[in-house]
Amino acid sequence: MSKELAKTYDPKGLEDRIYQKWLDKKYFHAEVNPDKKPFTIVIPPPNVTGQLHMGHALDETMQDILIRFKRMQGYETLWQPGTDHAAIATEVKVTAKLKEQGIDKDAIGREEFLKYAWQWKEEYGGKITNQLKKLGASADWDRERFTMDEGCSEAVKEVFIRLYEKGYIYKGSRIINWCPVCQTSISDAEVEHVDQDGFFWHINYPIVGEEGKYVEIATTRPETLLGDTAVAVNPEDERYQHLVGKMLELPLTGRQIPVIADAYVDKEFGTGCVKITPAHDPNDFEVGKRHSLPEINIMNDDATINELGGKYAGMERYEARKAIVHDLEELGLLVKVVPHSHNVGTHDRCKTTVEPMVKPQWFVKMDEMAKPAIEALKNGSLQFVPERFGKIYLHWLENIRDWCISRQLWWGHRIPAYYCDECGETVVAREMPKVCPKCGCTHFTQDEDTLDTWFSSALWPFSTLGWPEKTPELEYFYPTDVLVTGYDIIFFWVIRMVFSALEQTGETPFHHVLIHGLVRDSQGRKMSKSLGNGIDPLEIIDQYGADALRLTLMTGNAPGNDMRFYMERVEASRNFANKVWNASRFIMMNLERAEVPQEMSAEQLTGADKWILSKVNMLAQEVTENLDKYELGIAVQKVYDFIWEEFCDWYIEMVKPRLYSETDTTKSAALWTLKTVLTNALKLLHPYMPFITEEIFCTLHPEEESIMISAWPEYQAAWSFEKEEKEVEAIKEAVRAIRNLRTGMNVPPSRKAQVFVVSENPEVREIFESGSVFFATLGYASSVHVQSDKSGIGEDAVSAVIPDAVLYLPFAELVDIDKEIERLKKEEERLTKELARVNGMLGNERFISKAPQAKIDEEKAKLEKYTQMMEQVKVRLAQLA
RNA sequence: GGGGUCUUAGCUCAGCUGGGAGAGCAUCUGCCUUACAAGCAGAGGGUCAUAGGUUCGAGCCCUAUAGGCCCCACCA
Repeated sequence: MSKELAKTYDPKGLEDRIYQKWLDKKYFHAEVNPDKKPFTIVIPPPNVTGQLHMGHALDETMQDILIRFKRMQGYETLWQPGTDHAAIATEVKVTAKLKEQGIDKDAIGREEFLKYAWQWKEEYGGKITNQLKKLGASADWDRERFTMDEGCSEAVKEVFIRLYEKGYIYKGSRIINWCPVCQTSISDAEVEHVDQDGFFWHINYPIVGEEGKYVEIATTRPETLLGDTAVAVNPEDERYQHLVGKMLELPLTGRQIPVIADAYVDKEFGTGCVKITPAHDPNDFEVGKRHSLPEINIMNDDATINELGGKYAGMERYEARKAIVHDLEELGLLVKVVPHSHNVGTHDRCKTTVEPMVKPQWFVKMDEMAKPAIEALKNGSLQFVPERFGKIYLHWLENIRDWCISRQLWWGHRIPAYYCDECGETVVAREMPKVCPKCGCTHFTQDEDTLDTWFSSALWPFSTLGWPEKTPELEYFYPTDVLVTGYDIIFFWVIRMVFSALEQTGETPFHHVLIHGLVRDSQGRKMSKSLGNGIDPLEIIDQYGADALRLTLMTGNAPGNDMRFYMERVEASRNFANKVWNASRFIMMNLERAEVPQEMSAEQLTGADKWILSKVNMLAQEVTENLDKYELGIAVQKVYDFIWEEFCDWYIEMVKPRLYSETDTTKSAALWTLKTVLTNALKLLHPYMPFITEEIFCTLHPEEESIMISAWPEYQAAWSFEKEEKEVEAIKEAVRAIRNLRTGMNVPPSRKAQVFVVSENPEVREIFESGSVFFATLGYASSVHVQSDKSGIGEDAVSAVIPDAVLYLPFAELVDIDKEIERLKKEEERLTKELARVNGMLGNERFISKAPQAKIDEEKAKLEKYTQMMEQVKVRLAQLA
């Protein structure tokens, strides 16, 4: 042993030192290696200037676990890291920062602004990756990418041009979601619908030429009246047939608008007459197109009324609403106001109510590209874990609308479209064209807009590997294996990656999508800046260590479900780390005092040794299976239980007498088993708790370089010992019975007692004889007597019936016969119930004929066991009566 | 309006292909037993939301109901 472990587990200092070692040794680095199978995960790129939050911590921990598991299994594992430029988020931040310095974004202009933005990125860009390192992330930092680096930008241009040439990208003047605060268009996915209490304003529109006659419309947005270009009724609506084709006087504007018939109108809803504002409502826009109505945009980009709004020009939209309602009332045209709750579209980032507007924007045509993405899920080349998220994916794709990709922002990939200064011809190209193909002019202006952030992150799985070049990396690592992300960005990102990859590479970008939920606070609320209820993962790491944080995030929650985070759970994780630490310390202390052979044959091992080997062997098999199925929580729970209960509470305690003995010939077998089982358990735990396992492993095995490149434990037939397993379980049961008897009588551990084991079965006696040593330490026995009858046991002994045997503990002055009888009666009652259940099953001929044979045999064995125990209980009761 | 999901011990949640209800925390009782009091040994605590159904057998599958949460959706 090279060095001793500290007395208490202290993650501080240890974790940074170990991480640095891993970096120095380049364990995270992946290379194209034809001798190995690749395993690839791309990180969901966090905002380059962002801060690590609990959601990241969960997401990255899951990825790191899978990567470490596969790396130990011998795969060439690439965890591709990188960051996203986060267009709006960063632009907003930089703008705010400039404002603090008294600098106005629009005054300094695009070029200057971008200089500041890049400066900001350089300043804060490394922060989040350093935070990921604190977590223990084994990502290949040599390959770190950024969505706006040269390669990713090339990929963006390439895809834009390809899609444009194919007709899948087009520019058009259509109704889009406009954020008046961010001053940019946003996609449908970025609109969040929130329920709001509002009103239905019923307004009379006078019919032209029919004095005193009106059409009553109902609207939730009276201010858009200024942009009305028609009123629509349902063509089937008999009430209004006579109105169709007539003209109405649009109040407050002096304009006249027609009454039209369109099936979009619901006869049952409102008054059955709908004002049509094509420039400010998506539905009205469609109606307007069908009826060739004019589109009157009445708003400026900041949602104030523009010059087309007459006297309302300059008013903010809600101010205008008030004024208009007031004026209508004055005119006697306001019929009534009815409270009405409705869904209002808001910008998910800034919560501003979105203003639908008609503007020239760039769109991705979705209908054709959605098809292969739908097919990929249906044919199984893409699978969600848990499966249910596949339905959400499908539903979105089946109802997808064209994707508005242009943003009126500066921070991002500028759209590679150029307009001829002379004739206005559009040229989409990698660089500014020299000559206009139409008019021969040589002056062009590039489109001012940038692309939606998600346009570039949609290419992430292949752009990071060098696409469109046919790089060896792309060839080898792509498609990736699994994508790990939260359900909240399936629409934004996962779907767009899938159709982009299918279109550009012909393959799904990953085979599995592992979905997790949100990390909430202890009261179940979303962690948010505004609530101030966020828990900083770095503070947790600082206080409890990254291993404890990782374990906390991985336990007690099911895939796809939200989880609550609270400190008691972190403490429990830390306690487990401490447990592992101390058990290891104990083992190493003992290893130091003796020689441990490299190899150990089965003949040299005791039953207990074989039992724990068998257990750890099964554990390796199960954990591997669970991990293969992405059941990360189940897997770690098993490792936790094994280490704490089976290994620490039972095996280590069982083995102590052998370790403390100077003469025991099986001592080295015990040491070998301790070392072997600990090593395997550490390996199984390593993906979850990389630091502590590395520290212990390297101390335990000075000859080894690192646990993270050691071989994953696989199931081996040589470590399967069924007979010994059963024997040790019998001994455990006896020990538990002894402890129960003692506790029931309030006997302190300091007071030892004789233990008698009575069984008529010689084989059973042999088991307990060989296990009698355990009764001394685990059952506080002063001496153990295994015999075939009750000779030598007085009537002043308490007893417990276990399968195939009866235990007696003589406690002369303590024994209370009534209590003893009570205990036995309770046991009799329990056994009666069990027997009734078993007999019920076995007596049911349909059970016998339909249940699997193994199940039947199992129940038969139980019947035998309980019958036997029942007999003993009755005998004992008879003795006492 | 459509879809999803949850309802299991006082609290927070597991429960992997249906085969005797689990964990952590909390509570109670003993223990400073030389790896660990961040610990050890024990105990109490659940008609698995309700009602039906399928099955030899249901916490798990199906249907309905109630309540909670979430997502999607152009009823102005």
